[in-house]
Amino acid sequence: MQDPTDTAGESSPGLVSTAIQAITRHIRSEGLAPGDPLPSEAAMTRQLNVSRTVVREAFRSLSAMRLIDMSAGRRATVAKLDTGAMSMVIEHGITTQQISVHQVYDVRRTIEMRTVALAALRRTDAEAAAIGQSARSMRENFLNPEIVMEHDIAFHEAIAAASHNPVFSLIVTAFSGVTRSTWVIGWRTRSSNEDQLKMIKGHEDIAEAILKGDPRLAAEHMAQHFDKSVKALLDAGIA
Amino acid sequence: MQDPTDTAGESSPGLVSTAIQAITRHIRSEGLAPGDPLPSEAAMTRQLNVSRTVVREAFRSLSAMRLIDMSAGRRATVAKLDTGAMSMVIEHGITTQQISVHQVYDVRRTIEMRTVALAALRRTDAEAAAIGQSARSMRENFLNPEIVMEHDIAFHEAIAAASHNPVFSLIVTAFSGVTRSTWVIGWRTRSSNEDQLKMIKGHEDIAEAILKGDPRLAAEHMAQHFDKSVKALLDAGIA
DNA sequence: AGACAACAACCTGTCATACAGGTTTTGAGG
DNA sequence: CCTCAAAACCTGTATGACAGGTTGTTGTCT
Repeated sequence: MQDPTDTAGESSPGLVSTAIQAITRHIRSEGLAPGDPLPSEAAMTRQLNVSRTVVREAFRSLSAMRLIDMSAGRRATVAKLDTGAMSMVIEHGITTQQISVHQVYDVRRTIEMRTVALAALRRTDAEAAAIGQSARSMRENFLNPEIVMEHDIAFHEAIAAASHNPVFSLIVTAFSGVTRSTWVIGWRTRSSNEDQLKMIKGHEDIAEAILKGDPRLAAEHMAQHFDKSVKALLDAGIA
Repeated sequence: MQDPTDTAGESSPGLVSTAIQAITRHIRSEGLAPGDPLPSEAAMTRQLNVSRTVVREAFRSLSAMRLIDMSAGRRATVAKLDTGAMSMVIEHGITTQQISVHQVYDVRRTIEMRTVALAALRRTDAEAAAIGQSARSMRENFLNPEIVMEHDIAFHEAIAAASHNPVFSLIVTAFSGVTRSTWVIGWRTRSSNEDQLKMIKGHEDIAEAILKGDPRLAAEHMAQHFDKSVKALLDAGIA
C-alpha cells in the first residue's frame, strides 16, 4: 500500500485528483441516480490502493461541491442538483473583485428575461400561484426590508423554477447570495415609500403577465424591473 | 486540542465546513487578491483549534472548487476565477440525468444571444481577429471533426471573452464540456459536406457581424446557428 | 564585496493508527 | 413473526511520522 504508481497511470496531478475522477467515473459508469449510495471509503481505499486520507479528501471535495451528500455513519450518496458550488464561485469572484455586482446583474437580466418568458408559457397553475403569492407577500411586508428581500429572491427563484429548466434555476439561485448582499442598498436609494411601492408593483405586473400566459408582456415588465434595479445600484455608486 | 466546542459556536454541521467558512472569511476580511498567499495549514490548525486533518480537508475542498491553488511545498494562494467547479456541477447534472443536453443548449442560446451582441459592441480589434481566426480555422480543417470542434468551442469562448463580462465567460466555458461530448453527434447528422460547410459559414457570418460592430445582425446569425444546432441534436434523438 | 553552494526551516502530500459516535445488520429470545 | 439488543460497519476527528518540494540564510570561496 505504499507504491501509488503501481495501479493505473497518471500520478502527476496528485492522488486526490485521481480519486475524485475515479468516484465521478464510478457514478457515471454505474449510472447512479440521486440518492444512490457510493462505495464506502474503505472500499475505495482498497480499490485505488491509496490511504484513507486520500480517499477522504476526494469524498470531502465532492461533498463541498455538493455533488455527493455525506453524513456520519451512512455511506455517501449521489446528490441532487444543488447550487452550492456555483454560489461559492460567484461569491469568490465578487470578494476578490474579479467580477462586479453590475456584471452579475447584467447576466441576471439576460437570463431572467428568458426565464420569465418561459414561465409565462410553461407555468403550472400552482407555480403561477406561488409567484403571485411572493409578490403579494412583498407588498404586505413592505415596511420590513429584510422580509421584502427574501420574498423578492423567492419570487425570482420561483419564476426560474416555472421555466422548467433546472439549469436556469441553478444559475438564478447561484446569484441569490450576491442579491442578498446588495439588495438593501438598492432599496434605500428608493427614498420614498412611493418609489418602493412602485417597485413592488413591478413585481405584481410580472406575476400577472405570467398568470395570463403572455411571455412578451412578462419579458417587458422584467426588463423594466431590471433597468430600474440597475439604475438604483448605479445611483448608490455600486460598480 | 480535543475540545472543538471551546472556540466559536456552531459545531453541528461539522468542523470542516466551519474551517471552509473561516478560510473564505479570511480571504474577504484581508481583502486578498488572486495570487496572494493564505495562512499555512499549521497556522490555521492553531487558529481554529482543530486537527490538521480538518484544516486539510477544508483547503482541499476549496482547491477542488478552484477557489484556491495548492502545490507541494508552497502555501496555498487565492485562485483566479475558474470554471472548474461549474463544469463539474453541470456535468454531474447531465450524467445523473437531472438535466438534459437540450436544456443546456437552451441556456447557451439565451446567453450567447447576449454575449454575441455585447461582443459586437465592445470587442477590441484583437478579439475580433481571434474570433475570425477561429471561424477560419474551422473551414481549413473541416475534414477533421475533432479539430473543427475545438475551434468551434474556442470560437464561442472568444465571443464570451469579448463581451467583457467574466460571468458570461464563466458560464459559457462551463458548458464546453457538455459540448465536447455531444458535438460530434450534431456534426454527423449534417450528412453532406455541403451541410457541414453551411454550418461553418454560419460561424463566419457571426464573426463578420462582430467585426462590423452590428449587434443586431450578430444576434440574428447566432440565433440561426443555435436553431440549426438544436435541430441537428433533435434529429439525432438527443433529448 | 559579491557570487554561489550547502543547509536549515518550513510547507504540503501521503500513510498508518486509533478511537468516538452514528447507522445498519443480525440474530437470539419471546 | 416480532422485538430488541449486540455486533459489524461506517464516517468524523486526532495524532504522529516521514518524504519531498520551496525558500531564505549562512558561510565559504573567489
